[in-house]
Amino acid sequence: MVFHEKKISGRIVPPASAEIVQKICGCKWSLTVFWLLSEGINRPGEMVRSVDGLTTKVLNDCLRRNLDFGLIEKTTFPEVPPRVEYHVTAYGKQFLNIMRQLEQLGSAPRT
Amino acid sequence: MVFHEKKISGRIVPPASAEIVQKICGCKWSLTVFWLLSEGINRPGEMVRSVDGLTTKVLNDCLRRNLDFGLIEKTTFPEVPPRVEYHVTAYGKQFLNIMRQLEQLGSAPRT
DNA sequence: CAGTATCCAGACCGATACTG
DNA sequence: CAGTATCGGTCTGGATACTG
Repeated sequence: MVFHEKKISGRIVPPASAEIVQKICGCKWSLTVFWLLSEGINRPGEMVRSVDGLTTKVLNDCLRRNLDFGLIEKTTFPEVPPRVEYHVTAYGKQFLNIMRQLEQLGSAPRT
Repeated sequence: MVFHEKKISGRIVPPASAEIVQKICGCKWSLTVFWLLSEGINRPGEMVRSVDGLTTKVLNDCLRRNLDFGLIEKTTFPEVPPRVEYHVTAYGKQFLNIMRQLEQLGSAPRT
């Protein structure tokens, strides 16, 4: 019931719903980018400047990923120079809560 | 506070404590393997037979990873033929709870 | 049965240069 | 300022064959 969908001819296959774990958590910067947004750093330029080692290409890869999963949403302002903002969705906030728990667990002492 | 440790000369760096997310969740089979253990499938042979596409090499890679993070523990029985069992630790159970939430979220409708 | 060694294909990611 | 294109280096995962 967790991490698998069903057995196919007696064999267990990984769940499609675990995809979010793989795709988001597996991506090197997705979580960091996601966190930046939750902290109010919403514009691509800011993000690149804030994170050491983050390039525009990688940033956009991560953003697209997060967008695809509905964790964030994009707003384009019709201005010159162009302005864009990304924000965490309601769904994304639920995700964030879970990530916070993981973060806590990760820094907790193993007993 | 989440997903980063501190700013170094004004730049944000990813947190060491997010490592568990990266390493475990990012690994293609680690979660599945972990789930198998939580379901009582504890011996390597069983696991390989249960999961379509899982080879012994990949299985051992995943197991080592989970061991390193203290999510599981290994028991060796001095028998012939050799028998080994892996079990989820108390720490691993906490991790499992969080993964269950993720699983739920992943299969929930995006609103 | 448990675990390792090797080799190969593909994914990711980072640097750079470029367009709108 | 926002975003894309391209090109390598590197790491991971999968197939296979092998040892204890």
